[in-house]
Amino acid sequence: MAKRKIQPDCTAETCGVRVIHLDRVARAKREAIPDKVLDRLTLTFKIMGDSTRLAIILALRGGEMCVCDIAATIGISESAVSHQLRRLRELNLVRSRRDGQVLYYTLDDQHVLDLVSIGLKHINE
Amino acid sequence: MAKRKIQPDCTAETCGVRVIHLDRVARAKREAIPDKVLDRLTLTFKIMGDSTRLAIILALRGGEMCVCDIAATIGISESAVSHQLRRLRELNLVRSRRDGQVLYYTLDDQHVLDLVSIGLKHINE
DNA sequence: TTTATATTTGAACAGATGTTCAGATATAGA
DNA sequence: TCTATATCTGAACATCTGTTCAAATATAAA
Repeated sequence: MAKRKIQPDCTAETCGVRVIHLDRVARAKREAIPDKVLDRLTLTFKIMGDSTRLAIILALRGGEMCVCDIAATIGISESAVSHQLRRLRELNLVRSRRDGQVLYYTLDDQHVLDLVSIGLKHINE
Repeated sequence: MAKRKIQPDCTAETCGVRVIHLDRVARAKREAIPDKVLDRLTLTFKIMGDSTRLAIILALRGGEMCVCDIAATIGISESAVSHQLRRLRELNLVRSRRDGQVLYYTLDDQHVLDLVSIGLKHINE
């Protein structure tokens, strides 16, 4: 992440970058979002952009499930599920609650469902 | 993609998969989306989950731009932009129109903007 | 305390991914 | 046709990523 190398004092005028529409470039730069926000947004989509993690998210649409249930549902090891759940948790895509030895995972908020349903709409065109 | 190895005739009953809530697993499997759809949805998020490509998408929020403008805006080579634009095009996230030698790229539809804005809402919590 | 269950963790390996570089197209104009 | 511009493409390389496996926690029950 934060891969792009931006040289703040290197504008189209000062160094040899080719530009056709200076105005559009200037506006796009002006309207750009902070790097930290871009990184976080990138990470959110990246974490959703893996078939195992997305399958976990989809499985949780119907309500909370424990690790071994999720593993059985999507057909991978519990260890692999646990590893991916951690990443989903880090991005606030899921959250967990403990009941005895069992940890129940749920989608963290409505936005996660929204992202999925808009994504589904987009590919149905 | 399509990484998960599913054995259709291997249910919790027939092979030794540990399951705590059989009913939840059964329901999740019943409500699962087709593999092809999951793969496409995964790919859509994966393509958006890269800082260069997401920066391109964000730059195009203000309207169409040509390759060199995009390159100048986000500060990477035109070749790299071109490579990433192709992937964005393959997923129908952007589309292009030619005017002479110049190719203008735009966001393909409203869903792309929606995904971005919901993603931004999600991280602002 | 000992045993069993549910989940997590770290290391390691194979496979995937983005950028760079050089060269190839495609269009416009002379 | 020849030259210039704008963009694309393929190969190569270094980096990143997900799974597996073995071992470590955490909780409950005996």
